[in-house]
Amino acid sequence: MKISEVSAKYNLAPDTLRYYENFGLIERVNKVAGIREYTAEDCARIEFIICMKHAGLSLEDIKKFVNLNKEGDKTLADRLQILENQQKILAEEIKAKKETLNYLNYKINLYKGRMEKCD
Amino acid sequence: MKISEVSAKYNLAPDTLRYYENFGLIERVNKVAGIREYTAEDCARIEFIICMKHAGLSLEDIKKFVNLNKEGDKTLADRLQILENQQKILAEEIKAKKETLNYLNYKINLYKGRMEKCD
DNA sequence: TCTTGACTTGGAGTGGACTCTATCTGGTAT
DNA sequence: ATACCAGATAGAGTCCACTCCAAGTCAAGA
Repeated sequence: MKISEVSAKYNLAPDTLRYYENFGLIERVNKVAGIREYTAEDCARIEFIICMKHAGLSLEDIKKFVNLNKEGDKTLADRLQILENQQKILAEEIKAKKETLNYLNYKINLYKGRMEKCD
Repeated sequence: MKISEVSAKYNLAPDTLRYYENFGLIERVNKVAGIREYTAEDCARIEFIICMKHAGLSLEDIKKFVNLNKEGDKTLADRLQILENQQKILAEEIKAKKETLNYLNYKINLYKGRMEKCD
């Protein structure tokens, strides 16, 4: 598959695909006459990256994850650690946002009260 | 109060306080011999900014809010609009993060399953 | 033959909210 | 007198994840 096809398939800009490759998330893609030719394996890797992004990991963390993956089952614990760390971060973010939302609701009610008085 | 005192009181770097002033969130702070002297009113404004930041508003939106505030009660509806807009954004963010967390939990369970097999 | 269009590269630009740097000034302590 | 510190300024740098740009290559179609 050419970059434009992969781009369309996964809804990632060609620039983004090249960026991921440069960044080290994907192995160097094989080139035919200077043009990238994505294999099924390359696509699988891209799907994996999308999964991890979906889980909220930074590209840096995904890179770590990918490198650990290469080393096989003996790194399972390390990978689990990354995921659990992300789990903690997400849970905290949700908590903070909920508190903020409560605060905002409170403010909005105050405003609504004031507006009724002005009507 | 001098900038270092305000900085300590609100846990905002002096640079950040000057930045807010330049950005237009705070009125120009009065200077004595070239040095900022924060009044109680200035502090109240800073507290207000912290509140709004806590509510998740961007500095740009806080600036709008502050400017509307100056115009008095006739802008209540506009201010309410900003808050309700932010309420919507936050609610969506929480929803998205919850979905991500569910997905992550699922992944983590898969990993735990695999690790048991390897033990 | 010439144009078009997809692809290549390295490097620069984006946005939001700071944070840091270099250079300067003015007051206090030794 | 001198050193030091807190403060001032304008402007540059940081982070992340792209996104855009200029300049070049190459194959296919009119």
